[in-house]
Amino acid sequence: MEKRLNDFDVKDGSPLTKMTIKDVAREAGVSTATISRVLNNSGYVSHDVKQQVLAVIRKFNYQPNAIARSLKQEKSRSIGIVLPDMANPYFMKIARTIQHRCFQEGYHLLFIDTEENPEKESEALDFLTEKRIEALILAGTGANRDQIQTISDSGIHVILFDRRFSNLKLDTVTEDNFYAAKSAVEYLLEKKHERIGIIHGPQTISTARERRQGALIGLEEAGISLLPELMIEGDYTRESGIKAIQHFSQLPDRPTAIFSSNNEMTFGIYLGLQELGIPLDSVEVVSFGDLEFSSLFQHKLSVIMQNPQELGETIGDLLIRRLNGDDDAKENRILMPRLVPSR
Amino acid sequence: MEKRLNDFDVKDGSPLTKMTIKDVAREAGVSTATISRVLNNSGYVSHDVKQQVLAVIRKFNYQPNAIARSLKQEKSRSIGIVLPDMANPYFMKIARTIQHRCFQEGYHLLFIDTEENPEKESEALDFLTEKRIEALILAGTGANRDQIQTISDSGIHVILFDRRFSNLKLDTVTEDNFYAAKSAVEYLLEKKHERIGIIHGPQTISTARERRQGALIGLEEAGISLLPELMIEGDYTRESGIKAIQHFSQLPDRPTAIFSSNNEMTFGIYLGLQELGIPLDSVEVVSFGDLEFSSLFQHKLSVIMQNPQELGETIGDLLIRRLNGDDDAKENRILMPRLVPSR
DNA sequence: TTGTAAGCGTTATCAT
DNA sequence: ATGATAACGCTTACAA
Repeated sequence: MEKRLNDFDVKDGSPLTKMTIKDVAREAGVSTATISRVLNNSGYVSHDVKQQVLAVIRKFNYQPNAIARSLKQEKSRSIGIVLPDMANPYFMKIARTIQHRCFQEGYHLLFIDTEENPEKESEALDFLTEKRIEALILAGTGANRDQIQTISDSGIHVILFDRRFSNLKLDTVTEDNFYAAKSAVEYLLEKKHERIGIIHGPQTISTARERRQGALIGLEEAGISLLPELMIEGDYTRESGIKAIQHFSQLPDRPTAIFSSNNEMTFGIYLGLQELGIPLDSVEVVSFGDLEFSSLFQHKLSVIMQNPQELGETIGDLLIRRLNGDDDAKENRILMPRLVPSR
Repeated sequence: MEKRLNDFDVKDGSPLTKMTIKDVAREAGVSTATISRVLNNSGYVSHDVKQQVLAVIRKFNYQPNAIARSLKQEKSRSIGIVLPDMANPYFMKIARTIQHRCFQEGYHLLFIDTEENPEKESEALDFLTEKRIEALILAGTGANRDQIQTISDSGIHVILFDRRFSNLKLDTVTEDNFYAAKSAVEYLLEKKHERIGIIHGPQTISTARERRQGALIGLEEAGISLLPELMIEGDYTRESGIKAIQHFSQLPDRPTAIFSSNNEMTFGIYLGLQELGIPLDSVEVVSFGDLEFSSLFQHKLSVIMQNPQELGETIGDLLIRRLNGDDDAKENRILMPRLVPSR
């Protein structure tokens, strides 16, 4: 069972077989401890020996095995990030910013896309804890509350973003959905709209609840009583925006303005109008979320611009602080989106 | 140095301290080997013992340490995916599909966003090989050719997607950029355009080269000689689309149609037109890439629809085959995008 | 059917 | 300043 340790393709420094620290030690004529010291710049090692070791490392293109390192140090240097849609630019702009920060700091991200599916989310969380992630960044489906709290209790840093749980003592970074939605409705009221349609999202998701609530309070404070037929629940998808428009268009008295709880549904609104042959600017829309194309529109579309970049930076900062041992009370950062009126 | 092994918070099955297989073994009154057998459904283990072990596992909420497992089995079960922009829906639609497939098969993805930066890409590759990824999925910057070949030679499965290297014996999954670009130009010629502007991308990137070449050959075969002032090199960003329009608009004889090599630049085209107060439909455009909003346009915008979903599935299939030991010749899959004419 | 123990590639403690 | 060696938490011959 003698393993041949000397089995490397030496020419031009590219091993076809993975080398270990033992091999490097033997080649350099020193012990593995010394190699480790050189690798980690730790402890004492004489200049000459260090150069010699570095030469061997370069010659054989040796790369330390991060898995072994993780096991020994009991640090995976990996972060789990779980979100509902990996193709959604809003989430991915956030994720991108976090990824850059993590990479700088020597961490890597394990991504999981739950597709808003709670069971998949639960599986994902198990999967990630087995990988011994050091932190979890989560935009959740709204389910798996206990599982998430347990993860936090077990010492893994948890940061909820975009969506949160009420009464859970966890770090959260979100946007002020309630206030932004309320302002949006007030904006429409200022423009003298009286029949305002509301398309809100799935009430399992905190953002959808908060936005709905904000819109309702906005109306209420203006003394306007909400007509049930003007409020419709979608599921944050394009299709549900189309359906909402089909519904509104059949009303004897159509809304002159619409508040939409997210960008996908707003896209659906316009697709629906187009399908029905209704002019796109026959209704004034205020929508949550960045619609990239909105700047090209002539339509009366106002947008509640969220700020994924800032969200990402805030999460990144908090994350790194937590990983570096900051053990202060859980934080609750709430960023303020801004309304960009139609032109 | 006696380590206390029995230090778990037993109530309601949520340990605050990570349990190891040894602890489970002790609790269940069996050896670690037996636990391992239960965990992996391998070897023999009697029904009763198995139930007993499973009970302990559930009771303490034991989760095996995937890192230790990886080290022992010399299998990381991780896949590196490196791409130029994590917020680009085209790439992320591909990535999402791959992620789903990998998760099903028990692999996880390590994402790195290079921002088209070759040095960052190179660092990323080192980082990932230290993590002992079993495969690398790469949409490259065009640089680091040797490093990538070395990775492949070292036994890590490499799949290039979207962008490729000529003369490198690696699996690739791409789209037929040349042919699609050629067809696009032919489409414009059929519509009797004679002055066709071309905005192409950075020639370090294979897709940009192929698209440029396709467009040129399209013109050439129609006997049209290209005017230098009608061809401009962008860098695949929105800004470079704006610049291109500024350039074209200053020409005494403006192009009546434009071929654009990617969607971001096309977005820039429209932003540029808008800035200059030129009607958006004063020029006919054919663009590579999915512009989500294009269906809402009245403008004469035709789109070469790429198929990220199919790309993702193709990559996923190939990946899993490779991971399962398929060692056949490297493959070169080329998918065909389709032209969706303006309405 | 079960247990013992070596070993995966590191790091870190303790000698020297 | 350097080396031996015992872990880290698992899997897997091999023994029993």
